[in-house]
Amino acid sequence: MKPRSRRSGGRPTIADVAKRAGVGAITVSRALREPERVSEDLRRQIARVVDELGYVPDPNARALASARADVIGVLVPSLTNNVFAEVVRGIYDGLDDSRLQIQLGNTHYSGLEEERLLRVFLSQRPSALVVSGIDQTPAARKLLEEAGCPVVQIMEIGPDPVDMMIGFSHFEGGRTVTRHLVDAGYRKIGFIGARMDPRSQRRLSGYRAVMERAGLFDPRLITTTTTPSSVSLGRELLRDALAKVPTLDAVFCNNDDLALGVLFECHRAAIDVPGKIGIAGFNDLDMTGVAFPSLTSLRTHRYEIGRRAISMVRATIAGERPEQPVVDLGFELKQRESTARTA
Amino acid sequence: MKPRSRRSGGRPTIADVAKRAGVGAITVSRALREPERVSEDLRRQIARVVDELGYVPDPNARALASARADVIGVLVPSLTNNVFAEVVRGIYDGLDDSRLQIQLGNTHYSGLEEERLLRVFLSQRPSALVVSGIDQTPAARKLLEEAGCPVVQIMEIGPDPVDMMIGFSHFEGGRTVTRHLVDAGYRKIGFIGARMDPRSQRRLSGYRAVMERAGLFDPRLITTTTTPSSVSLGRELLRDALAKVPTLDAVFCNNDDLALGVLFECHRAAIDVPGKIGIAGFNDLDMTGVAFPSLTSLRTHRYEIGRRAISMVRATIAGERPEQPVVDLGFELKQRESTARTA
DNA sequence: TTGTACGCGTTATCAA
DNA sequence: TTGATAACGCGTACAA
Repeated sequence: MKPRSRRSGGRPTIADVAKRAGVGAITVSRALREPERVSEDLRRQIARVVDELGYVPDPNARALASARADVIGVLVPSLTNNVFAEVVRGIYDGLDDSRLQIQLGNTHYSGLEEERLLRVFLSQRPSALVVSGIDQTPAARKLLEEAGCPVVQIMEIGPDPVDMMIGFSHFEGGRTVTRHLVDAGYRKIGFIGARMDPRSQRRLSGYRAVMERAGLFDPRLITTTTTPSSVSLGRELLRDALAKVPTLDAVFCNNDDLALGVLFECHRAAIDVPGKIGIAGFNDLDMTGVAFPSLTSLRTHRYEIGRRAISMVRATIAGERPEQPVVDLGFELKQRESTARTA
Repeated sequence: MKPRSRRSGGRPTIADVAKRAGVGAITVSRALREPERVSEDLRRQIARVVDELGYVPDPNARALASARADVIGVLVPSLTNNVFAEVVRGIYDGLDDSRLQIQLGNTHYSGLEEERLLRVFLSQRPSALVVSGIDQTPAARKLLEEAGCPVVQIMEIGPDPVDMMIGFSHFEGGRTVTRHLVDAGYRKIGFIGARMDPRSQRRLSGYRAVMERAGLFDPRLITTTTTPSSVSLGRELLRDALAKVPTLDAVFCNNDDLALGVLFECHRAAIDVPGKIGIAGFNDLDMTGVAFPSLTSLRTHRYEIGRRAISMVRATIAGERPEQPVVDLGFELKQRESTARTA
């Protein structure tokens, strides 16, 4: 028996399958990728040999020969932020059994890091690219435009997509929450924000728009930091906010982690919620509706965003480009006890 | 000018660099991978041309030629569980600038899915494999043993490593928390558990061991479900537990999500914590120490586990195999208000 | 320290 | 519908 080739470690190759099945290698290749282009007979024959030999195609050889890797590059700003963790879960679940692989990158909320990772990912000739947000650096934007593959910007929508987009308007989200607080009768409504990435900024803009229109705006009501968000930070920011404006009667928290921290601080300081202070969060995590009192929040559809981003990519790859390249998945205000002021 | 080759899309290849630099292709290859083996002069010369041309090596061609991809396959049971999200973050952070890439797989807590993904990953000849836990299926275990690359089992330690291991003993963790509750004077100590994956089971075993030894064990004190863990589930499980044992005076929660749900339910039902019921969690998430009252929990070092798993892999690849193939990172009991009974 | 010849496993191209 | 041939871009083996 001929010794196995030097490097393959004894793994059967497509040539082994072809020989044993008495066909050409290319026919095996086709039987695996486009079965409908191979006759019924050969297809069965080949399938049998593949099973017998335990043949598994080498994705690297495939990528080299076809100049296209079955890989979707995905760039997110954080892996631990529950919001993006759910996006990523949606992305993975959207793969089903599609032979596509995910190449995940963590940009740590840095545009430059995003740009760097984009270059790394691009070197593999990915089948598609998924990036978070719409604030790419000019260089990154150029890379995306010239990527030669479908691109989806997720989590936000905006006027100028590179290719496709799926998300929602954070500005409108900010407006919706703030309007709710105003309608609930709150007047000294503070804004508490951490990290202050572009999406947080736009939520703040929505807050500001509503407050100004209602004649309630006061810059001292805004308490933000670039520190990453956390529950404990929520506590501190509430204390800061109260120090500046002791008459504060509500807070719109940039996200639910902060909101939870604010709630705990209120418990600790024996501040009545929602009587003395109303609390609203953003994203509506699992815990938010369970808290006591339950927290008002804005439900966003991040799992769905991940899933549908992959659907759009797969459709595009299959040649069925979605008629709607920009999808607004919206959000849903969840009014709960934390802003239910008794009149 | 000669037309660009058919498929490469105009990207410069190693041959282009070699020609322009007036050297052989292999010298360029070496200059990039093992600079110390190329003379100072050529190295600089080549670096300049690489910059000029914007040459980026093709990882697929590299993997095909070397029969080894610069990829570490990582299998975790969940992407959204904060504990694993932090492990994954540690893994990514452990990469630094090492040219290694992560191939991430979500097993959804299924041994069969783990086995399937292992086969997929193996087809790429990864440089290393990282898997969660020590309960692989026999077939998966065999695949790992014959993988021909470093393997790290993370999150747990046990007697029979495939190769390397880093984590801690969940049994000991369960014992430590339970012993603390006993020492704090609680007697009717319930166990609340969700998902009940192997690690949860071992925590339960630790609980049981201590309770039996203290003569306090009663099967009715155990309330578990295979439903995935969540804050809301914590509420329900506490209600179930109290329905079974109204005299319950403490609960050891399988994880902090459940503990938070239990805390909220106590607030809602006006049950004094820690006076009437003591609460202890597991993992010590950020929120746990901030809650009101702050929750006792067991701090586990999952970020560190991820980071050091990659360190071990990198050391092994570099030929410096860690002298200690099994690393117990332990844990740390965080006693807080929720179990601080006033005597 | 550098280079030559060849092979890695697959798919694109073109012809039958 | 099928196949022969030539890439794909790089690293290994070996020689100089």
